[in-house]
Amino acid sequence: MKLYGLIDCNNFFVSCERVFNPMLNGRSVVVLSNNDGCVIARSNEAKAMGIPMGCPAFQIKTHCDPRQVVQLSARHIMYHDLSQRVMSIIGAEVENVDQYSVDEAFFTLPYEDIERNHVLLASLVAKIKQYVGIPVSIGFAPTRTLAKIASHVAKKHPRITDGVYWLVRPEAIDIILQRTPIGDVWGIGRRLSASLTERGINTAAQFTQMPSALVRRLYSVAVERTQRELKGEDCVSINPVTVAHNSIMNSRTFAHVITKRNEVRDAVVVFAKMCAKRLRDEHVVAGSVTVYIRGDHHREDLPYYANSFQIKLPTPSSSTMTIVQHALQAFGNVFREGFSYRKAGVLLSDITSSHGIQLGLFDTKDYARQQRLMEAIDNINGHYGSHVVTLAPDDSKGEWRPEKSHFQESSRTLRIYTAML
DNA sequence: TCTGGGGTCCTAGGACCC
DNA sequence: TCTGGGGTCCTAGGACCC
Repeated sequence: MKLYGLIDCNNFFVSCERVFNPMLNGRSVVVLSNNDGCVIARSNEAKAMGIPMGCPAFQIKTHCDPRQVVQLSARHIMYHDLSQRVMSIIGAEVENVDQYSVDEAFFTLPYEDIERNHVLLASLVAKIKQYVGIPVSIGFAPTRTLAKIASHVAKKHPRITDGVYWLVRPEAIDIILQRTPIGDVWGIGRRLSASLTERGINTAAQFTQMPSALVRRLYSVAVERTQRELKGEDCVSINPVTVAHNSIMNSRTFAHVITKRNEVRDAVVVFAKMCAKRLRDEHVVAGSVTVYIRGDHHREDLPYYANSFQIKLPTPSSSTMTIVQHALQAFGNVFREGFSYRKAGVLLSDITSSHGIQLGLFDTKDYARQQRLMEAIDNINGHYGSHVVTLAPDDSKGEWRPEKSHFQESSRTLRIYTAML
């Protein structure tokens, strides 16, 4: 029988912070999103205090005494780096590793024998803890959806399981599915969970009893696949991050609402430039550029407006000039004077490999010139820092720039540390 | 006062074709 | 007056994930 494993880093962003600051061990710690807006990672202590995932930072005080909680601004570059170290250790030990997110990867099990797999994976958990300092949980089962559930069990009972739990025997699967709330199943989100609960389906086990034709008619083929996976049929595939993206996006919520056209436009230019750089880094080109802007839907005192506009490029491109030029054109189509804006973004889609692009009849010369220019700029910036040569305005002090006050050197965090000592 | 960012997949419906 | 059926492609929007 083919078996899938899922490895999941525990409380990943918090664990990363603890690698560099052991004083955080044992403390209630949360990591905050951009603008210090909401909670995107919690230590076990923070979970125990009742702080929910996605909790807006200013509401932490409604769940507990905020002075007991260390709040940190996210440092995604550092998390990405630790993620790569974890993944490289996994890659050396098991096969067919598909990284699913920054802190998760699926893989296939090397042995027929379940005990042998268990021993291997328990040593993998210990090795990652020793070499990188990140605690992980691993589940394995005949399908990815069941492996996810198994990893939750491992995470919940680290002492009993050594961080590894397997769901292979039908009796064990039955028991665990009876104890798994329907909303904890991978692929069943808030909406579906509410709808199923209304029908009296509260657990994963009850969900597997529903007629599959009904599941398909009420919901979709995707939900029916989830049901089949719970019954042990391997049918969900994933798009590992190692294969090319279908889209590349860059967007930010602004620190506060902005009304000036130029300020919103400058943000769009910066997003477009970052997107174009990623295209070149990944050796792909985009076929269309979408720009979207929107107001602040929490502000009832302001008229709300949101819109997006997509432009197809005459020839797929990764040139900063081309991407920015079309992003500005799209921006001109969505921006309306007299509204306040809180977020903007640039989305590149129709992504294809940059080899063998179908050029338009008159594009060839221009395209080759732009290609050489972009290579030169990327090389210079690669050597001397990313902002030595830039195209188009690069207002690094823009009004829209996110605020991050919970960096470790910030006064507020220092106060928290002082309180800890 | 203060609510993230970056993705994927699926479906419904319209345009268009023969 | 009478006005099919089946197929493809595209897009917008909604659901999900971490």
